Formats: sequence, structure tokens, C-alpha cells
Amino acid sequence: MDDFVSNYVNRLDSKGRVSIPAPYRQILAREGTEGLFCSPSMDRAAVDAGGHGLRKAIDEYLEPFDVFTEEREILATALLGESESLKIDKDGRVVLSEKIKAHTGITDSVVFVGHGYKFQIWQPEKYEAFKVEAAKEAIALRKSLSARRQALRQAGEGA
Amino acid sequence: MDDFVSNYVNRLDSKGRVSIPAPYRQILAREGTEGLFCSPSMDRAAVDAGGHGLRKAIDEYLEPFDVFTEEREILATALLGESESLKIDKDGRVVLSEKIKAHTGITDSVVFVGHGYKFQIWQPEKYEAFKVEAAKEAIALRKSLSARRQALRQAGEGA
DNA sequence: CATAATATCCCATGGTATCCCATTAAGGGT
DNA sequence: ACCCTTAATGGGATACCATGGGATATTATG
Repeated sequence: MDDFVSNYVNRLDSKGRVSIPAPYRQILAREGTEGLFCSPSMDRAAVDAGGHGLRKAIDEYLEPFDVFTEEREILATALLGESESLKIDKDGRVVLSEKIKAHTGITDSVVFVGHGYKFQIWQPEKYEAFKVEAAKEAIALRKSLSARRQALRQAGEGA
Repeated sequence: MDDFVSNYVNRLDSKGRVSIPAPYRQILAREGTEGLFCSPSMDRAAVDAGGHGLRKAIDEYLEPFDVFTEEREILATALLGESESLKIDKDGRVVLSEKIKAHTGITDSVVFVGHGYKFQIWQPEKYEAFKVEAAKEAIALRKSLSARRQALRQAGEGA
């Protein structure tokens, strides 16, 4: 049950390094990954990051699409072609590439957000904005989900 | 079938630590959890806490949503990204994060409220206020529920 | 091939979390 | 009523972590 949870804000130093939060490092170490796999989010100013768990999720996502098909090429380009593997130094730090900084708007501070099998990297202010939006939408989603379940139960009783 | 029941009030010490009630500790130990999983309630000044049981509930809630979808990202952010896993020390205590204290209004005292598979963490006065409100609503709910059951029974007899 | 530029290693430091032990209080059994 | 166990709490000592920066290795460039 080792999953990326919680969120942490760390600072970039003058050399552009940032510490991966210690709890995340331990998970990555247990996964046996060297290098932090980073894949820019398609629709947000965030980067998906992780180890084998994330790689596996991507592979399984691509799997149903036949190789050499248009869809496969497009998805592979977005999910793998634009990704990179950042080197983790002896002190558990990485240097963010220019591409990641441009995509996220990160300049001097990073927030790491746990998503279970992966985590995301954000510029703190952008994450704050997304978070309040996500909180609202999560409540709406929950309502519609429980309404649907309720309807299913009653249909079941009626039968 | 060990469930979190009853409620307990404990104090924070000068370092911000608070003892998890011993009966809860035993349940967590049997679940084989290390770390207390804490998830801020979406609509109340409370925090849901527990071990594997709670994590499992959240994972099952996320499971039907495909990875890399909008809904999944939103729910993962709200349910995992904003949660944390608090370390339980050798004496069965945790330190509440600033985020939890801010969300709940806790300053020097905590009440632990059993909810079966999980328990909640409240600031004592806020919990008292919520409790009387919940008691009223429970009566109203019971009425509407039993009316609904009655109707269903009669419909069944009629058929 | 030389030299600059960059990346990685290695060690130091301050702040905080965790360990470990002591004290106090509250049952439980005899 | 008394001992014995268990729980909650307090506090000093220790370990860990994020961060900074000098030293060394690696890569790029003229």
C-alpha cells in the first residue's frame, strides 16, 4: 500500500535543483526506479511524474490501440514522446528541464501532489487555483454519483 | 469485524502531538497500517481518518474512472492530493499538520468520533454543534425513510 | 585539444520530527 | 484498600530532511 499521497512545496535552489519529498523518494526507491519519469499533462499546466507505476499506467492506456494506427501514434507521441526521465542525484534532488518549467510556469517553487500511482508537479499558485476548482467539481461529481446509485437501488427494489 | 466506535477527547501537547485513542490504535495495528491516513471532509470542518479500510474505500471510489480522464484527475486531487498520511510514533501519537488544524479549527484539543470503517477528527466545540444538528436531521431522515419503506411494502402486497 | 559551461558529488547546517524515558492518572483484580 | 497494568502527557536527546555551496566530473564548443 505504498502510494503517492498528500502534497509538498519545495524550493528550487540557485542551480535549479529541487528535492523530491522524502516520502515520495521512498516509494520510488521501493519501485526500484532510477530516474524520475515525467510526462507533461495534456490539458493542464502540470506534469505527471512517477516510476514504474506511472509507466505501467501509460502502457496499459496505449495497449488497446493497435500499433501503427493513427490513434496509437498520436497518443504515444503525447504520452511518451514528450516525456523525459530526470536523473535523481544522491541527495534525492532533480533539476527540472526547461520544457517542464515552460509547461508548468515553475520558476522558484514546486508543489508535488500525490495521485496514488503517480504524482503531479505544479507551480504553487496554479495548483491552488486548480485545487479549489477541483474541490467544487468533486462535490458535484459525488452528488451525481450518489444520485445515480440511489436510482439503481430503487430500480432494484421495484423489480 | 473491528470497528471504530465511541468518541474520545485528547489534548495536543506543546509540540502539536496528540495521542490516538488506544482502542483505535489497536484497530489500526490489526489492519497493519503504518501511518494514519487523513482526508479532509469535503463539506465539513472535519477530517476523515483511518487505515486500510478508509484507503480501500477511496480507491474503490476512484476505480471506475479511467486514468488520464478529467474526472479521475479531479477526484484524485481532492481525495488523495489533499490527504496525508500522518506518522504514528512509538507512543501512538501523531502531529496534526497545519492544513488539518486550519481545516478543522483545532488548536489545543481534539475529539475522535468513530464511524465504523473510519473515524473523524473534530475541534470539540464544532463537533458539539454538528452533533445536535445531525441528531435533528437523523430524526427527519428516519421518518422519511420509514415512510418510503412502508410505501414499498404496500406496493409489494398490492402486486 | 583546450577551455568554458554545465551537471553531479559531497559535505555542512538549521530546523523539525521522532525516539526514548519519566510522570501522572485511571481502572481491574484480588 | 492496595498493587499492577495500561493510557495519556511532558520533555530532553537524537535522527532526518530540505537546502546551500564548494569541489570534481562530464559534456559542449571553438
